[in-house]
Amino acid sequence: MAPTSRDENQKRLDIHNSSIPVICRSCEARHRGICGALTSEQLTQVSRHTTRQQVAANSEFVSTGDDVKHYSNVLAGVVKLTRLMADGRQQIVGLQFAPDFIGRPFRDTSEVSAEAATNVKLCSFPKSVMDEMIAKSPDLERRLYKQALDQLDDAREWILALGRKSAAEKVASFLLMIAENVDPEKLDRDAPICFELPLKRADIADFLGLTIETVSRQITSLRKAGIIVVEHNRTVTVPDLERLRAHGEMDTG
Amino acid sequence: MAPTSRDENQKRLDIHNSSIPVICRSCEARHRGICGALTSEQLTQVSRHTTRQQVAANSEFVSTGDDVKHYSNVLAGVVKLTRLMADGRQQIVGLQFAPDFIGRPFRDTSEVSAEAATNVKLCSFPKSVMDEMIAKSPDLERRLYKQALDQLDDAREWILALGRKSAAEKVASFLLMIAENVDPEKLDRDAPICFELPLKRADIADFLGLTIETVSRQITSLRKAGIIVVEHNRTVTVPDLERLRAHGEMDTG
DNA sequence: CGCTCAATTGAACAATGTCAAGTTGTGTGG
DNA sequence: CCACACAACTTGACATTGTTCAATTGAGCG
Repeated sequence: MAPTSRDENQKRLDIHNSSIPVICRSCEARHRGICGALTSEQLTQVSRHTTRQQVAANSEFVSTGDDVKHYSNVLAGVVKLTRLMADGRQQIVGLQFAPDFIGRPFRDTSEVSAEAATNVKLCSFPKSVMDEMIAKSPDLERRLYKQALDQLDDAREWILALGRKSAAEKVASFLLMIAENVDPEKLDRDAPICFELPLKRADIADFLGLTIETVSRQITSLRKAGIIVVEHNRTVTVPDLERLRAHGEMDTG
Repeated sequence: MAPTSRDENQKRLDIHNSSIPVICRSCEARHRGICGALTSEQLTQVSRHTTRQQVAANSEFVSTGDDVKHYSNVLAGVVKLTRLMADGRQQIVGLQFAPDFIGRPFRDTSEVSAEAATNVKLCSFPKSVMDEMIAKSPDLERRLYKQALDQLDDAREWILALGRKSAAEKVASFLLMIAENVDPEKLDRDAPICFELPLKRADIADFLGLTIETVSRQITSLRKAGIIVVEHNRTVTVPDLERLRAHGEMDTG
């Protein structure tokens, strides 16, 4: 979900410390994710049990009701957390980007399923090892707590959108969320914002509580109004962010 | 939340240890809420700054954007957390019952407003004192973390409802949620479940992302189908929980 | 009794979903 | 490079759901 202010004192000096495990040294999430709260000893300990994995787009790697034995960090790509109803209706209840942590401490079975929306790189480690470490490291727990609070804020933001926004506003808000998540590096000042949609229409629909057709129509209408430019169905350019914002964020606060 | 061995210890201590602050001794939330994680010294320290307050139904005690200086525990009643859009559309993004904790650690302004849905009793303490205590007490932080995770689970449950359930299913699910929250004490085995709705129609509508009229129609329809009995608009009896469940929880998992 | 706020009900209407074609995009084997 | 197949996306006509507006009934209270 939309990362809020997540990273504070994450910069720690491992430049001088060669005891950082090899697998972690070049990790994209090394400082930004929860690992930033670990000492090099802890990092070494976790890394002994760590596995990197690639998950192909659209494959589910945790199912509702599963016994979960591992936590993961998202290193790249986008993960959908979904809930399914008996008759097949589906709803995305959370989106996780790098360097988010996936897992539910203090509970062994998953209430949601996790599925790769794009190709995803994960760093996984056994729940047992991590749980022990969480119990011993208040810093680590605090970081997890902060992430949970951010996710709660995000969830509430989407509760407002799902409950009260029109289809047009939902789609605009979604595009805005993605736009605001674009790598600051890729942001060319004064150039229009441009990005690849990480979700296909069906996923956007599942996220917004709409149908594919409605999503498509709303995107078309934003396109015809000149608020966005779409190429190859997935590449979106926003000439004027404020104009997009005006369509989705009639929000107070 | 299941009582841990810590609770037991604390309970035993209470009996022999007269250092428990007077204000806390008869507190309904003393053991169940976050205070259960505090030592008697910490409890004494907090209690020095603690104020009890009553909030009348329908009055707002935190507004969106407010600088929040206090945390609170809900001792009795129901609190609505709401978000408001510029044009007046409103959505309830969370409901808090005793002994829930109200507040947002690591952030000074509130993204939501808090309003009493019923008459409410609160126990409030300064953010600064509590923040310090949280920093020093991993047990306390863990309890808050657990509550945040539970609230996140709840929020996701409602995201599914808001995004994918019909009006009829939403209302049934809401009634079910309230029914399942009824004091276990009041549960007479083999007698039908009966409770007072803590929310008026307008609040239920704001919670479910519907209009007052739709909520009213759905309640009428459940009533005519014999699934619920309604007296004085607020008193609801559910003769057969499973039958109600079948109308709202076509849920997997 | 006569307020007032809360809740219900009805009828017309708008927004979104459903169903059924089409079209575009992409990868694959010839 | 083309032809084909398949998936993702778009578009239109129509059905359904939920909203809006307006009127009415019910409940609590001085």
